[in-house]
Amino acid sequence: MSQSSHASTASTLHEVARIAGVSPSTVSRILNGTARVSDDKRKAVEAAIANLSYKPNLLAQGLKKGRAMTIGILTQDLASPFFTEALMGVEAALAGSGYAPLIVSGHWHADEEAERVELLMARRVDGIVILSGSLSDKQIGRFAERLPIVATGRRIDTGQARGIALDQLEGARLATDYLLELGHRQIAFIAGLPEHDDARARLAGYRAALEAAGIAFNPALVVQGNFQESGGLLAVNELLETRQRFTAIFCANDQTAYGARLALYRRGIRVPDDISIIGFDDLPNSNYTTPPLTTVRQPVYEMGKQAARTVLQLLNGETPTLTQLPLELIMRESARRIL
Amino acid sequence: MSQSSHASTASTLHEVARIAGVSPSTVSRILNGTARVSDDKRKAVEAAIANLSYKPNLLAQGLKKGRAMTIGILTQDLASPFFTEALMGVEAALAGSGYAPLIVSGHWHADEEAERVELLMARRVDGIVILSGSLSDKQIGRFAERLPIVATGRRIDTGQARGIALDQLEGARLATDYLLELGHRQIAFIAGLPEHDDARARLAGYRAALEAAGIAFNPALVVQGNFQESGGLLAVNELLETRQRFTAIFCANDQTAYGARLALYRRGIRVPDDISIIGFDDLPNSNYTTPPLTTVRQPVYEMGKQAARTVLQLLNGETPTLTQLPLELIMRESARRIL
DNA sequence: TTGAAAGCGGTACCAA
DNA sequence: TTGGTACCGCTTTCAA
Repeated sequence: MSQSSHASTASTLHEVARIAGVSPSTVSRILNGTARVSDDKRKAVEAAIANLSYKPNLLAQGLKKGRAMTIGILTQDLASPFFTEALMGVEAALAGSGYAPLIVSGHWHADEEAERVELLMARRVDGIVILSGSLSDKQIGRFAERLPIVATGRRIDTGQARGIALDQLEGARLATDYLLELGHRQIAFIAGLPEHDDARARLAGYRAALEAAGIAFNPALVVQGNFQESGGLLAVNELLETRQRFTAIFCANDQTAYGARLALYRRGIRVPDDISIIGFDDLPNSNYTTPPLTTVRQPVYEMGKQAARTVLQLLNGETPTLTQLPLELIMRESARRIL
Repeated sequence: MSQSSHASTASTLHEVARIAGVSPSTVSRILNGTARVSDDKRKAVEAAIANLSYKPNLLAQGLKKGRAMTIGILTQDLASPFFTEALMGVEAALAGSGYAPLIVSGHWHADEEAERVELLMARRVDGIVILSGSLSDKQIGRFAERLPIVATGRRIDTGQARGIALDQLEGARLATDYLLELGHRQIAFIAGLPEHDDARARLAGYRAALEAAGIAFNPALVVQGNFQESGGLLAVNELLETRQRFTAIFCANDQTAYGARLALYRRGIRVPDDISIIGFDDLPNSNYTTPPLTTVRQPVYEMGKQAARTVLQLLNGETPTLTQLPLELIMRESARRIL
């Protein structure tokens, strides 16, 4: 018995060649359809391939061709449904392209993100999709000197770098306008993390809508959240303690809304009868909260898909066709007309 | 101007050697700490590395060493919080090990799963973690002839294959016993997909607990779900239409429970005042449903972590230390004592 | 149509 | 301590 059990080593193109009685080049030609090969040799090679159940070593192929057939994906948090949905879009766009996604997470930390991108480049990915994060446009630009990069949540369009940004401000305006339309005048806002571009844009949208409606912005009505359920919960408690009057809450994202909703439930405050809630994102779960959450849908899946497709286009030397993806108000049951 | 903008090609170890005025081998030694190198040469090399911002080509390294430093992960559905949590565990276990995860999805389709595993092997991953799925133990065994594989949701322990199974039946018993303890006697069950081992085990646990309590199993009280919210919603409607009496619903998983909860909400049936609900999984969201969901916690994160750790151990020739992970009842607010 | 051989970017053995 | 060199598995000229 051997000292340790080792994996049976995979067969190589050379073995196939040897068994089929041809040269490696011939096998390669057959595999890639690079040139005409006589029928009998082809048969022999195919037989050898089948019986060794030979599979080309993609590593070797990648090394030789200088293309690893891999797209690096930098995400922030695997657990977040937001990123997950984007990932699904990426997966869909890559399906059948021959490219496989290599997913790494940066955990919202610029240093870690940069490190992860370096890792992706060390693995010689052919292109990179960056899903949000804290990297500066400058850093992305530098990375993009080496390979095509598409980043979401930014507006860049230099060399091999492209950005796909959704109009966050407009989305927040949509939500606020809707509440206004329902007759709400005192609308609280639970903000996202201020170091976050999107969070600031949403706050700005909220303010813009208020202003357009001629309603004075009341700073006491906006309280800090963290884009998580916990933040929403705490924020509502805080809001309630200040004894500010309000009839609706606009949450910077759906997760925040879930937390807010629970805080209200705990105090026996009914949604939407006593207070309306509106979210932002339209996570899959928002269909199944009680009540189902009225929210602003971000086309995250489509965004992921477009990002990946764009990287592929850049890789093929095509001119990418970026179309602006619209946000959309999803009216469900957590917001209602004020009486 | 050139015809198309190309990525600046990355620097190689040879260039570093040339610039530093040493041989490639010396550079390699310094990089890997394989042997002592004189201080001045080291300085020169380090300078060259810094100024070229040289990063080793992991593809080439992998090819040469026969180890790609990659662990393949076969998941089923990126969108499912269940798999996502397992993935987080895997990510945690791999962090700092030098191995990167290569994630592919099989979408619950045996053929696609097999194909994905082939892809992973073609990319010469060093080991594979299979998160549930429809592959047969036999197929996994065959794959495991080539490399170490750890699969969740199965009991296997042959050669380089290991299984990590959670005791689903016991978990279901926990849930049912708890409901019984609260005084419930008519307990409905919304089942998962019958082709799913876990689903069958949970049903069995429900029946076993009933039987142990001397309560006759009532087939009219178990209705088919699909492990999704939609199934839970439909199932409750169905249940209600049959006019069977029941005071509690045990859902085969949390997602089912979310759907069930919404169906109840729609009919104005209160949870837990009128009907108790208990789930299975303890997804992150279950903390924030209204009311927060009483459920059975599956240590999915730990499972993913253990799976990845085990692959690493197998890879290092160590003897893996598999410990049985316990399921646990999480009492929150969706189930209460019957009056 | 086919094979020989160089080379992708590293590693590691051997000799100096 | 250092350099030369064969080789990992595959692709791609170049000649035959």
